[in-house]
Amino acid sequence: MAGKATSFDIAQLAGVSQPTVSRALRGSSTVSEQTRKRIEAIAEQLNYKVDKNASNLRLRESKTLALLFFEDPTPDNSLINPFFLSMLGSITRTCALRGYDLLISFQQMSANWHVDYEDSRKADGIILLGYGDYELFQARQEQLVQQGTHFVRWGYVEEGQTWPTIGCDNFRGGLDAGRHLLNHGCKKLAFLGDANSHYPEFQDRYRGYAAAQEAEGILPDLALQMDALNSQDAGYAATIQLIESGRLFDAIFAASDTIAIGAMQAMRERGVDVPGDVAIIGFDDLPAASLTHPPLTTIQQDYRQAGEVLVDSLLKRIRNIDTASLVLPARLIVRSSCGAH
Amino acid sequence: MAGKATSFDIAQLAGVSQPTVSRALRGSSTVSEQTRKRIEAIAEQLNYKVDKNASNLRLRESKTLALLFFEDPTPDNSLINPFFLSMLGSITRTCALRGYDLLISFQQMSANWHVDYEDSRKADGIILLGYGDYELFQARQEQLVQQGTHFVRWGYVEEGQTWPTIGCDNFRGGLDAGRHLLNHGCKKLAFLGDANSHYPEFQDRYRGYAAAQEAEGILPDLALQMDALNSQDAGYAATIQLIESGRLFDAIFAASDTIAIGAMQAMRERGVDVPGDVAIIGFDDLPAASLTHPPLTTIQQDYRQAGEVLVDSLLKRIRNIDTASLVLPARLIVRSSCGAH
DNA sequence: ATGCGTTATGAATACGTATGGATAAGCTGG
DNA sequence: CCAGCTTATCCATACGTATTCATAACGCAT
Repeated sequence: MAGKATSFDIAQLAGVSQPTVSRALRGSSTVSEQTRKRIEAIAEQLNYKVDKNASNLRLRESKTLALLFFEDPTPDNSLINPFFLSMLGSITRTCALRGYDLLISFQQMSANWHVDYEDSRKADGIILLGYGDYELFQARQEQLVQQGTHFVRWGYVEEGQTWPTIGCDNFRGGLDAGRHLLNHGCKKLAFLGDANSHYPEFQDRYRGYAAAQEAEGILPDLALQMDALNSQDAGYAATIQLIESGRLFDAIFAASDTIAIGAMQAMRERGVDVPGDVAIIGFDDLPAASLTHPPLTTIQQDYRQAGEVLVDSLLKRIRNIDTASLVLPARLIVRSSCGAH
Repeated sequence: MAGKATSFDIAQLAGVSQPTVSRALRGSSTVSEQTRKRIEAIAEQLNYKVDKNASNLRLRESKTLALLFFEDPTPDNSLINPFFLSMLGSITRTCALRGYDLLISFQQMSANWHVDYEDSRKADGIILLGYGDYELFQARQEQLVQQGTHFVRWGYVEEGQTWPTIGCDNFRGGLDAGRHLLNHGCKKLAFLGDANSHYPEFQDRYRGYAAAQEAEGILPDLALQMDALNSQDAGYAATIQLIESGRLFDAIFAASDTIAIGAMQAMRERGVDVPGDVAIIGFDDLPAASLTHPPLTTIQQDYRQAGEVLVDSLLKRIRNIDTASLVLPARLIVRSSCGAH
């Protein structure tokens, strides 16, 4: 046999027509049990697999989802945000369970943004996963909405958004982190992470952190808020700067575990004891969080559930069932970097 | 316009036939410059994208590669081996550079193994990434070879393999680890990780470790070789067992960083000082390796290069250029868990 | 004017599957 | 013995693109 077997080959061998083969293999009830068995046996024997291209062309769906990572360009292009990487496992798994394949692509935000997957019918819908230039991003999302593209995004949930987003309760997470530190006797809290618009998630975490202090009648010290992008290096640099500013502080709330890890590194180098001198809490609960020394107390985002919800929400939209944006709970995981036990 | 624009829609608007549109957009030189410009403008305006299903069907290629992770089932299904996860970034990036999409799938070895991607023409070739039941796996690979499927695997490279594999120099890595420990005065080396057939990579690492000792006239102590699957828990359990055996040892070579991390945890709990009492070296250089306390000395596998080589090797095979299996170098990364500095 | 080469385009068709609408075969009851 | 119904199958066609082959238009040399 030259090349792969087609439904015609099977039809010929089974002494039926091609449509009958198609119907038999798709489980149509109009094919007799006997014929079906015969066809299935031959298909098995020839190692026949339905040609997805032909099938998708005819059915006008691909049973495939596209996952788009995007981030600001980093010096090391092959690095993907570890939190998203953790989510990947749960997304692929959910896709598999739902009978969908997953196409993945890692785009730099600044590059030409090809969200061609659905337009070219390679995918039925798109999952967007990323931090980055919010302005540019927002514009692009509006365009997707207007084109009627099926997509769902992980990220910042905002009133009045016209696109569906799944995110975690960043405000609440920040609030819990702040409260926990205050409850353990910390007085001067610092915050590491952009509180400006670059990452709206970080903003919300900051607001929660500020609210916790205000509830205790403390005015958050603006000089103790240091900008840091989401990287270890940025966390390190911000902490060095904070220490060198001479400003006193006895606790840090880092907007992400990655930042927290950089901060701990800086403090170790400068002889600042954690949690003795300074308590620290991160955000995300990366796999790495339990490995730091001391193990990092953090706010957990449930990536397991997040992946499931993202996929299921997208599938609903593909079936034109409207789904609302959703905020998932964040959970405080107490380890020892905060001084509690 | 109902639905997406097709090449016919464009043809009509441009006053030409559909084939001309196809030719123009694919850059055929037989279309006049003027006509091409007109067609391109209209395509742009209608946000036209070539239907990949139709195009692939016609061209009989998908410009897509499939990445298959497989592992023995774990309690936590959503966890993917961190080393492979690191490689993912480099694979996606290389795919993008080469103009290919990437389809990923996470399969449990024990489940029915659907390597349907190429058979169903969803992908032009397959990258296999995984540890696991070697016997079952080998059988399956033979089948792939016989079917003429284009694939390449990351893993254990062996004489006489009929399939192409890219792997790292596990023996040499083990040798370097062993030597390094001996050079720093360690006398009684222990090995954590299956030395039997479950992971042939681990076997090779063990052989290197043994060879380093034999070169110094030391006979490796079999009682200091503890089986451990590739997980933190297994590393922890093996180390506890090793300590409780009462056998003396002053160094550990762990077959993977994951195992090493578990081992360090066990030693911390049992009051064994690292590297004071026991030096330890891991394998892989996971991102987590630099975060442990003390930072883990390890043998680095260059996942960056690995991803590139995997993709390029597969692309060659797709073009029917025969490529040999390849062994990439492993590199010792000295941190402080081994007692050096 | 005829023939020829060049250039730009169109007509026809194939890729492999899935489905609506015939159609043939088999059965039932009057 | 035939209308009427069910059951199993087939014919024709559509999905959207890419390519082979044919052809029309044009210039140019004979």
